[in-house]
Amino acid sequence: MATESSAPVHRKTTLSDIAAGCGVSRATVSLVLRGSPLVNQRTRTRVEEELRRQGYVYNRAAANLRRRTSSSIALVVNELANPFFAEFAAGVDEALGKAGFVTLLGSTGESAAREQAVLGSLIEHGPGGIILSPAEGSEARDVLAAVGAHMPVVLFNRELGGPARQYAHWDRLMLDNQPGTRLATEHLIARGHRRIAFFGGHDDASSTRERYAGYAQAMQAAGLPIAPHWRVQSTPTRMDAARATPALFEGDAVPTAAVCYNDAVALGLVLGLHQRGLQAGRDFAVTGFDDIAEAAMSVPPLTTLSTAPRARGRQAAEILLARLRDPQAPASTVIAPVELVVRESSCPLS
Amino acid sequence: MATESSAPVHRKTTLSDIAAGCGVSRATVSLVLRGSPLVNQRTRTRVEEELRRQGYVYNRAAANLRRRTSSSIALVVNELANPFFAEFAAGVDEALGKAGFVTLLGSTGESAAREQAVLGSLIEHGPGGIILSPAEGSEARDVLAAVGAHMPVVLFNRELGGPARQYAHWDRLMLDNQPGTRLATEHLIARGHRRIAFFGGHDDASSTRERYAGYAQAMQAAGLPIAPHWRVQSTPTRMDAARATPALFEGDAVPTAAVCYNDAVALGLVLGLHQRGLQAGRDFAVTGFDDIAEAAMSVPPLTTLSTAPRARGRQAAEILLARLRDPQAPASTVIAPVELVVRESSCPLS
DNA sequence: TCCCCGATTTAGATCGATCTAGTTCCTACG
DNA sequence: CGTAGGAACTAGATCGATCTAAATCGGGGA
Repeated sequence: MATESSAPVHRKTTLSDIAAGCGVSRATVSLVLRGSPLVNQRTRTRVEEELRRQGYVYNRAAANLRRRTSSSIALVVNELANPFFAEFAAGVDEALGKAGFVTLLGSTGESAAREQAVLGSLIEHGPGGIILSPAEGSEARDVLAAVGAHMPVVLFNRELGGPARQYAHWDRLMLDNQPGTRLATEHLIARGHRRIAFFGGHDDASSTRERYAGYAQAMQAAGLPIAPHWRVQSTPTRMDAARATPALFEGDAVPTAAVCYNDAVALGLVLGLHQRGLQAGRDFAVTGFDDIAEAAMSVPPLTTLSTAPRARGRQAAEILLARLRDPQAPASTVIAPVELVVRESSCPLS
Repeated sequence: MATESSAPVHRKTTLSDIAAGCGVSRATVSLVLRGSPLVNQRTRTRVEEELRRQGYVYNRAAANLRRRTSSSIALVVNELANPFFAEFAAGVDEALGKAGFVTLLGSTGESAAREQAVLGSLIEHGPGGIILSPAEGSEARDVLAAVGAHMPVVLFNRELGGPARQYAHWDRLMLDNQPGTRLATEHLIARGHRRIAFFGGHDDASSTRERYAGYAQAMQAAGLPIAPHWRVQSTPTRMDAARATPALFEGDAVPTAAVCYNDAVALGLVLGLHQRGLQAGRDFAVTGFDDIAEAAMSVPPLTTLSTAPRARGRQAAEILLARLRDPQAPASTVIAPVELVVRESSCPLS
């Protein structure tokens, strides 16, 4: 509620100061500020000079209050330290800034509870809309309760838990997960691999389930069986993926390749393999998902599915801006295509 | 000025709605919201029920207007896609969120002109203060003009151009640059290297000059000469560093090791070496600066100077919050220590 | 009975902008 | 000369909260 702290603000010059300073009314100054054609050219220049002289700074909050509008958008991501989300955020901020909006940042750390708290706090600042990449296990009902039924929302990357119709009016920007991993799996099969694992991520996120489905589909289409221990789960971070690597080698049918949940996981696997004396791209084939900047630069360069996270960020912002322009438009679902980028990590079976 | 776009906001329930809904005055509801001890327990519970019933959302902007306070802080970084800044931003947001502030994001892309525009736009949203990591070539005079003399500012990572006394009242959080690279250089010397380069960064950033100075100091102390072509400049990104790598090998006294401006540059150098058939950590020693998450995970793991960017973010936020609590306190300069983390990339001279 | 007191509650002004509904001042025209 | 019409400007209400100053109420003491 109203219990949070806040900072005192130095007395700033206001519309009234300007008005008094050059002998016109507040209303006139306001018209000048907004470039209205109703003011006389001579008055306009007089006011503009005074604005400069007094170093006037527009108070957007006051204007928004009166106009019942907002000039900010809340961006809630799982973890800014993940390059995929960092690039996404950079794209969002770029597009929003261009449109005159400012980005309110929030970060959930993949916790649904923190997501609730963060949403609650951001909402009080009155954003015009929200771009949300849901935390694992985030429920539609809770998010809906936190943001209200009328807040424009763009869901990115994942669906929420719970009945879909509750939030069917929200726009969504999803990645082409299933066809993506299918493509990657087919690529590995074409390179001669038969025992292929699916590595990383947790099955309670919709994106993980979809990516697994694409993998399973390709395996089935090729008539290849999937051994149970070829599905290794992990938190989608490099660290945890490196830690989980040994699980791949515990059964007898040892895989020769792995389709990974994302690039962070793939890079962790590269490291985990290295620790076992295996070199990714020579002894073991690896594919990722996202094509973060690092993927092209790592050793070996990573075969992955390009999602162009920065472009996705811009796109999410555009979708939200379009929604603000036309609140009545039917909800859109955009599925961003992904593209297989073949680099050295997906070596042929030797 | 007032020319930017904005979004319509759905009619929300206000203090007055609550007051009308349970037969008390607006003032009483306001007191309840802020947990004042002045209201009777029975009225309090009645009001709280009504708040819940109507799904009331506190309008912080309106409160801030009346109270002349702010509950947001602007964070302006060079490039969110750089993991160093992404982690820094995550730390800032974490600490600010804990204190009940929200983060307004801005990104300059290392351009002083964009920095001006971004600051201008953020300022209009009335942040209580600014955390600024200046773009290369950013001038004190311009920043001062954009944010005004009374805005609390924390400078991070770099100094501004122009006379220091103009902005002597701002707090600063700097890294211990010179001792850091000195340490790294001494480490390489101890491992037997004599021909050591300083790689990456542009000399017009204060942080670059300081890091170079630390390197030069260590070289001189060891009685080692520095060949001119051992100083290779580049944009502090991986891509550009990889591109600049060949310049190291153009003279006759080819270096056997390099102290890099930061981790991004170091990882770029690792890649550049790889493209020449050289393996960092075996054929050529490399050190970085920052210790981004990737440094421990790369191949080879990177010897670097740990700056704990996330902790630095939290710290920058704390410094700003302290300033807001006591605007009269003398300006502080905090120099965060850095620590040499030895990993495999800084191999002994073979 | 009257006044004072503490505990509660509230009317109305206020923050800095915008918006509505005018007003003022010209010039032109019947 | 009266007035219609347009250009330029403005008084005052308003957005949703907070704050000040004062009102209300019930009980206790003189």
